[in-house]
Amino acid sequence: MTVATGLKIGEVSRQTGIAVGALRYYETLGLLKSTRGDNGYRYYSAQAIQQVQFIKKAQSLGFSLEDISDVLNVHEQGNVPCELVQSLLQEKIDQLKTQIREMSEFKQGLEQYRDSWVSAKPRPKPGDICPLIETISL
Amino acid sequence: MTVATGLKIGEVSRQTGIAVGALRYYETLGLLKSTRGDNGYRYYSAQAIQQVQFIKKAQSLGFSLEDISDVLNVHEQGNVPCELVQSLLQEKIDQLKTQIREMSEFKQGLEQYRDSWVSAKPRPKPGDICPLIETISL
DNA sequence: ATTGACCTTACAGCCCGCTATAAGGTTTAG
DNA sequence: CTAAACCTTATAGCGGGCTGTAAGGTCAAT
Repeated sequence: MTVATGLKIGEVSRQTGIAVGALRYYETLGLLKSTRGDNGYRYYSAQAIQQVQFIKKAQSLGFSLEDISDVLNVHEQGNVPCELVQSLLQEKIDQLKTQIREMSEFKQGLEQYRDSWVSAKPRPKPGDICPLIETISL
Repeated sequence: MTVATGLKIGEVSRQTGIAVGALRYYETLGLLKSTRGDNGYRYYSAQAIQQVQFIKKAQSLGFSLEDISDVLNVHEQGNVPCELVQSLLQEKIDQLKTQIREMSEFKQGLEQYRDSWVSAKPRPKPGDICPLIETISL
Protein backbone atom coordinates (compact mmCIF):
# COMPACT_ATOMS: atom_id res chain seq x y z
CA MET A 1 0.00 0.00 0.00
CA THR A 2 2.90 2.36 0.74
CA VAL A 3 3.86 4.12 -2.44
CA ALA A 4 7.49 5.18 -2.73
CA THR A 5 7.71 8.92 -2.95
CA GLY A 6 10.49 11.44 -3.15
CA LEU A 7 12.98 12.67 -5.66
CA LYS A 8 14.24 10.50 -8.45
CA ILE A 9 17.96 10.41 -9.06
CA GLY A 10 17.78 12.66 -12.09
CA GLU A 11 16.03 15.33 -10.08
CA VAL A 12 18.69 15.14 -7.37
CA SER A 13 21.31 15.40 -10.08
CA ARG A 14 19.65 18.49 -11.52
CA GLN A 15 19.25 20.19 -8.16
CA THR A 16 22.81 19.51 -7.04
CA GLY A 17 24.79 19.56 -10.26
CA ILE A 18 26.23 16.13 -9.48
CA ALA A 19 26.09 13.52 -12.23
CA VAL A 20 23.73 10.59 -11.84
CA GLY A 21 26.63 8.17 -12.04
CA ALA A 22 28.44 10.01 -9.27
CA LEU A 23 25.37 9.83 -7.02
CA ARG A 24 25.19 6.09 -7.54
CA TYR A 25 28.92 5.91 -6.83
CA TYR A 26 28.43 7.78 -3.56
CA GLU A 27 25.83 5.21 -2.61
CA THR A 28 28.28 2.33 -3.14
CA LEU A 29 30.62 4.14 -0.73
CA GLY A 30 27.85 4.57 1.82
CA LEU A 31 27.78 8.36 1.51
CA LEU A 32 24.21 8.62 0.31
CA LYS A 33 21.16 6.54 0.99
CA SER A 34 18.05 5.98 -1.03
CA THR A 35 14.89 3.96 -0.69
CA ARG A 36 13.89 1.78 -3.56
CA GLY A 37 10.45 1.80 -5.17
CA ASP A 38 8.75 -1.31 -6.48
CA ASN A 39 10.17 -0.44 -9.86
CA GLY A 40 13.70 -0.57 -8.48
CA TYR A 41 14.11 3.18 -8.78
CA ARG A 42 16.04 5.08 -6.13
CA TYR A 43 14.02 7.71 -4.26
CA TYR A 44 15.58 10.46 -2.23
CA SER A 45 14.34 12.71 0.55
CA ALA A 46 14.80 16.47 0.54
CA GLN A 47 17.56 15.97 3.11
CA ALA A 48 19.48 14.06 0.44
CA ILE A 49 19.89 17.31 -1.48
CA GLN A 50 21.45 18.89 1.57
CA GLN A 51 23.61 15.84 2.08
CA VAL A 52 24.93 16.03 -1.47
CA GLN A 53 25.63 19.73 -1.02
CA PHE A 54 27.49 18.81 2.14
CA ILE A 55 29.60 16.34 0.18
CA LYS A 56 30.38 19.01 -2.40
CA LYS A 57 31.36 21.52 0.26
CA ALA A 58 33.55 19.02 2.06
CA GLN A 59 35.20 18.12 -1.25
CA SER A 60 35.91 21.79 -1.83
CA LEU A 61 38.03 21.67 1.33
CA GLY A 62 40.10 18.89 -0.21
CA PHE A 63 38.39 16.16 1.79
CA SER A 64 38.43 12.75 0.17
CA LEU A 65 35.25 10.75 -0.08
CA GLU A 66 36.67 8.51 2.61
CA ASP A 67 37.16 11.50 4.91
CA ILE A 68 33.59 12.54 4.21
CA SER A 69 32.37 9.04 4.92
CA ASP A 70 34.03 9.22 8.34
CA VAL A 71 32.40 12.55 9.05
CA LEU A 72 28.98 11.29 8.00
CA ASN A 73 29.42 8.22 10.17
CA VAL A 74 30.05 10.38 13.21
CA HIS A 75 26.94 12.33 12.35
CA GLU A 76 24.89 9.16 12.01
CA GLN A 77 26.05 8.03 15.44
CA GLY A 78 24.21 11.09 16.69
CA ASN A 79 27.30 13.19 17.28
CA VAL A 80 28.32 16.54 15.88
CA PRO A 81 31.36 15.92 13.68
CA CYS A 82 32.79 19.45 13.86
CA GLU A 83 35.83 18.42 15.85
CA LEU A 84 36.67 15.73 13.34
CA VAL A 85 36.17 18.23 10.56
CA GLN A 86 38.52 20.65 12.21
CA SER A 87 41.24 18.08 12.74
CA LEU A 88 40.86 16.82 9.16
CA LEU A 89 41.12 20.39 7.96
CA GLN A 90 44.29 20.96 9.92
CA GLU A 91 45.63 17.74 8.45
CA LYS A 92 44.98 19.00 4.94
CA ILE A 93 46.66 22.27 5.74
CA ASP A 94 49.71 20.47 7.10
CA GLN A 95 49.86 18.19 4.09
CA LEU A 96 49.66 21.19 1.81
CA LYS A 97 52.46 22.90 3.68
CA THR A 98 54.65 19.85 3.28
CA GLN A 99 53.77 19.45 -0.37
CA ILE A 100 54.38 23.10 -1.12
CA ARG A 101 57.74 22.96 0.59
CA GLU A 102 58.72 19.79 -1.25
CA MET A 103 57.62 21.17 -4.57
CA SER A 104 59.47 24.41 -3.97
CA GLU A 105 62.65 22.56 -3.15
CA PHE A 106 62.21 20.37 -6.18
CA LYS A 107 61.63 23.43 -8.35
CA GLN A 108 64.77 25.04 -7.01
CA GLY A 109 66.72 21.94 -7.94
CA LEU A 110 65.34 22.08 -11.47
CA GLU A 111 66.19 25.75 -11.75
CA GLN A 112 69.75 25.00 -10.72
CA TYR A 113 70.05 22.43 -13.49
CA ARG A 114 68.50 24.86 -15.95
CA ASP A 115 70.85 27.68 -15.02
CA SER A 116 73.97 25.55 -14.94
CA TRP A 117 73.08 24.18 -18.37
CA VAL A 118 72.63 27.61 -19.84
CA SER A 119 76.03 28.80 -18.70
CA ALA A 120 78.15 25.74 -19.35
CA LYS A 121 77.31 23.23 -22.05
CA PRO A 122 79.17 20.01 -21.39
CA ARG A 123 80.61 18.30 -24.43
CA PRO A 124 79.00 14.99 -25.32
CA LYS A 125 80.87 11.88 -24.41
CA PRO A 126 80.56 8.92 -26.76
CA GLY A 127 77.36 7.03 -26.05
CA ASP A 128 75.68 10.00 -24.45
CA ILE A 129 72.03 10.54 -25.21
CA CYS A 130 71.86 14.07 -23.86
CA PRO A 131 75.09 15.36 -22.31
CA LEU A 132 73.09 17.70 -20.09
CA ILE A 133 71.10 14.98 -18.43
CA GLU A 134 74.09 12.69 -18.18
CA THR A 135 75.68 15.19 -15.78
CA ILE A 136 73.04 14.31 -13.19
CA SER A 137 74.20 12.07 -10.37
CA LEU A 138 71.48 9.92 -8.88
CA MET B 1 75.11 -19.79 -35.94
CA THR B 2 75.09 -16.41 -34.23
CA VAL B 3 74.65 -16.94 -30.56
CA ALA B 4 72.76 -14.26 -28.70
CA THR B 5 75.03 -12.60 -26.19
CA GLY B 6 74.73 -9.76 -23.76
CA LEU B 7 73.07 -9.07 -20.48
CA LYS B 8 69.97 -10.86 -19.40
CA ILE B 9 67.17 -8.78 -17.98
CA GLY B 10 67.90 -9.74 -14.38
CA GLU B 11 71.47 -8.53 -14.77
CA VAL B 12 70.29 -5.19 -16.17
CA SER B 13 67.88 -4.97 -13.27
CA ARG B 14 70.67 -5.60 -10.78
CA GLN B 15 73.04 -3.11 -12.36
CA THR B 16 70.44 -0.34 -12.61
CA GLY B 17 68.19 -0.97 -9.65
CA ILE B 18 65.13 -1.02 -11.91
CA ALA B 19 62.73 -3.93 -11.49
CA VAL B 20 62.53 -6.54 -14.20
CA GLY B 21 58.85 -5.77 -14.73
CA ALA B 22 59.61 -2.10 -15.17
CA LEU B 23 62.25 -2.85 -17.80
CA ARG B 24 59.76 -4.92 -19.76
CA TYR B 25 57.27 -2.10 -19.37
CA TYR B 26 59.78 0.38 -20.78
CA GLU B 27 60.14 -1.90 -23.77
CA THR B 28 56.40 -1.86 -24.48
CA LEU B 29 56.65 1.95 -24.51
CA GLY B 30 59.58 1.84 -26.92
CA LEU B 31 62.04 3.27 -24.41
CA LEU B 32 64.33 0.26 -24.33
CA LYS B 33 65.25 -2.30 -26.93
CA SER B 34 66.47 -5.82 -26.62
CA THR B 35 67.40 -8.60 -28.95
CA ARG B 36 65.85 -11.97 -28.42
CA GLY B 37 67.76 -15.21 -28.14
CA ASP B 38 66.51 -18.51 -29.55
CA ASN B 39 65.15 -19.22 -26.10
CA GLY B 40 63.01 -16.10 -26.24
CA TYR B 41 65.11 -14.34 -23.63
CA ARG B 42 65.81 -10.63 -23.93
CA TYR B 43 69.48 -9.72 -24.26
CA TYR B 44 70.82 -6.25 -23.69
CA SER B 45 73.95 -4.40 -24.75
CA ALA B 46 76.13 -2.47 -22.32
CA GLN B 47 74.60 0.71 -23.76
CA ALA B 48 71.26 -0.45 -22.41
CA ILE B 49 72.59 0.10 -18.89
CA GLN B 50 73.44 3.67 -19.77
CA GLN B 51 70.05 4.08 -21.42
CA VAL B 52 68.26 2.92 -18.29
CA GLN B 53 70.36 5.27 -16.20
CA PHE B 54 69.36 8.01 -18.59
CA ILE B 55 65.70 7.16 -18.05
CA LYS B 56 66.21 7.29 -14.29
CA LYS B 57 67.94 10.64 -14.49
CA ALA B 58 65.29 12.11 -16.72
CA GLN B 59 62.62 10.81 -14.34
CA SER B 60 64.40 12.53 -11.49
CA LEU B 61 63.75 15.80 -13.35
CA GLY B 62 60.03 15.05 -13.31
CA PHE B 63 59.98 13.92 -16.92
CA SER B 64 57.21 11.48 -17.78
CA LEU B 65 58.01 8.32 -19.69
CA GLU B 66 56.30 9.92 -22.67
CA ASP B 67 58.61 12.93 -22.42
CA ILE B 68 61.56 10.59 -22.25
CA SER B 69 60.28 8.68 -25.24
CA ASP B 70 60.22 11.92 -27.23
CA VAL B 71 63.76 12.70 -26.16
CA LEU B 72 64.99 9.25 -27.10
CA ASN B 73 63.27 9.49 -30.47
CA VAL B 74 65.13 12.70 -31.25
CA HIS B 75 68.33 10.95 -30.28
CA GLU B 76 67.54 8.01 -32.50
CA GLN B 77 66.97 10.35 -35.42
CA GLY B 78 70.63 11.19 -35.01
CA ASN B 79 70.04 14.55 -33.34
CA VAL B 80 71.17 15.84 -29.99
CA PRO B 81 68.04 16.27 -27.85
CA CYS B 82 69.44 18.89 -25.46
CA GLU B 83 67.23 21.67 -26.73
CA LEU B 84 64.15 19.55 -26.27
CA VAL B 85 65.36 18.61 -22.80
CA GLN B 86 65.82 22.25 -21.91
CA SER B 87 62.38 23.26 -23.11
CA LEU B 88 60.78 20.32 -21.31
CA LEU B 89 62.64 21.31 -18.18
CA GLN B 90 61.39 24.88 -18.42
CA GLU B 91 57.88 23.48 -18.90
CA LYS B 92 58.20 21.47 -15.69
CA ILE B 93 59.45 24.52 -13.85
CA ASP B 94 56.53 26.59 -15.10
CA GLN B 95 54.05 23.89 -14.18
CA LEU B 96 55.56 23.69 -10.72
CA LYS B 97 55.31 27.46 -10.31
CA THR B 98 51.64 27.35 -11.22
CA GLN B 99 50.94 24.39 -8.99
CA ILE B 100 52.77 25.92 -6.06
CA ARG B 101 50.85 29.16 -6.46
CA GLU B 102 47.51 27.33 -6.74
CA MET B 103 48.27 25.19 -3.73
CA SER B 104 49.35 28.20 -1.69
CA GLU B 105 46.14 30.03 -2.52
CA PHE B 106 44.13 26.96 -1.69
CA LYS B 107 45.97 26.56 1.59
CA GLN B 108 45.25 30.18 2.47
CA GLY B 109 41.58 29.58 1.86
CA LEU B 110 41.65 26.58 4.16
CA GLU B 111 43.44 28.57 6.84
CA GLN B 112 40.76 31.23 6.62
CA TYR B 113 38.08 28.65 7.22
CA ARG B 114 40.06 27.18 10.07
CA ASP B 115 40.62 30.54 11.76
CA SER B 116 37.05 31.72 11.30
CA TRP B 117 35.81 28.48 12.77
CA VAL B 118 38.01 28.78 15.83
CA SER B 119 36.76 32.24 16.68
CA ALA B 120 33.07 31.92 15.91
CA LYS B 121 31.25 28.62 16.16
CA PRO B 122 27.97 28.85 14.27
CA ARG B 123 25.01 27.22 15.92
CA PRO B 124 23.66 24.17 14.14
CA LYS B 125 20.54 24.60 12.09
CA PRO B 126 18.11 21.70 11.97
CA GLY B 127 19.26 19.17 9.41
CA ASP B 128 22.85 20.34 9.50
CA ILE B 129 25.50 17.68 9.35
CA CYS B 130 28.35 19.93 10.44
CA PRO B 131 27.42 23.57 10.98
CA LEU B 132 30.99 24.61 10.17
CA ILE B 133 31.01 23.12 6.72
CA GLU B 134 27.48 24.25 6.03
CA THR B 135 28.72 27.85 6.19
CA ILE B 136 30.65 27.29 2.98
CA SER B 137 29.13 28.78 -0.15
CA LEU B 138 30.00 26.95 -3.33
C1' DA C 1 -0.08 2.20 -28.69
C1' DT C 2 3.92 4.43 -29.25
C1' DT C 3 7.56 7.46 -28.40
C1' DG C 4 10.93 9.45 -25.61
C1' DA C 5 12.60 10.42 -21.22
C1' DC C 6 13.80 8.25 -17.45
C1' DC C 7 15.48 4.48 -14.58
C1' DT C 8 18.25 -0.14 -13.57
C1' DT C 9 22.71 -3.20 -13.35
C1' DA C 10 27.21 -4.55 -14.72
C1' DC C 11 31.23 -3.71 -16.45
C1' DA C 12 35.06 -1.23 -18.86
C1' DG C 13 37.96 2.65 -19.05
C1' DC C 14 40.55 6.89 -17.65
C1' DC C 15 45.29 8.63 -15.70
C1' DC C 16 50.41 6.75 -14.75
C1' DG C 17 54.03 3.85 -13.66
C1' DC C 18 54.40 0.40 -12.39
C1' DT C 19 53.71 -4.49 -9.22
C1' DA C 20 51.87 -9.03 -8.68
C1' DT C 21 50.28 -13.40 -10.13
C1' DA C 22 49.72 -17.66 -12.78
C1' DA C 23 51.37 -20.96 -15.69
C1' DG C 24 54.63 -22.20 -18.15
C1' DG C 25 59.84 -22.86 -20.59
C1' DT C 26 65.30 -22.52 -19.99
C1' DT C 27 69.59 -22.50 -17.95
C1' DT C 28 73.02 -23.46 -14.58
C1' DA C 29 75.22 -25.38 -10.51
C1' DG C 30 75.98 -29.38 -7.89
C1' DC D 1 69.52 -35.84 -12.89
C1' DT D 2 67.50 -32.56 -10.24
C1' DA D 3 66.58 -28.37 -8.13
C1' DA D 4 67.06 -23.61 -7.98
C1' DA D 5 67.29 -19.63 -10.37
C1' DC D 6 66.22 -17.58 -14.22
C1' DC D 7 63.35 -16.35 -18.19
C1' DT D 8 58.69 -15.90 -20.99
C1' DT D 9 53.62 -14.13 -21.85
C1' DA D 10 49.20 -12.65 -20.44
C1' DT D 11 46.41 -10.64 -17.34
C1' DA D 12 44.80 -8.14 -13.30
C1' DG D 13 45.30 -4.65 -9.89
C1' DC D 14 46.68 -0.25 -7.45
C1' DG D 15 44.85 4.77 -6.29
C1' DG D 16 40.50 8.15 -6.61
C1' DG D 17 36.68 9.81 -8.42
C1' DC D 18 34.52 9.31 -11.32
C1' DT D 19 32.54 8.73 -16.87
C1' DG D 20 30.84 5.94 -20.58
C1' DT D 21 28.61 2.03 -22.58
C1' DA D 22 25.47 -1.83 -23.37
C1' DA D 23 21.35 -4.00 -22.64
C1' DG D 24 17.48 -3.78 -20.66
C1' DG D 25 12.95 -2.19 -17.67
C1' DT D 26 9.52 1.84 -16.42
C1' DC D 27 6.91 5.84 -16.76
C1' DA D 28 4.47 10.00 -18.72
C1' DA D 29 2.43 12.27 -22.39
C1' DT D 30 0.17 11.98 -26.74
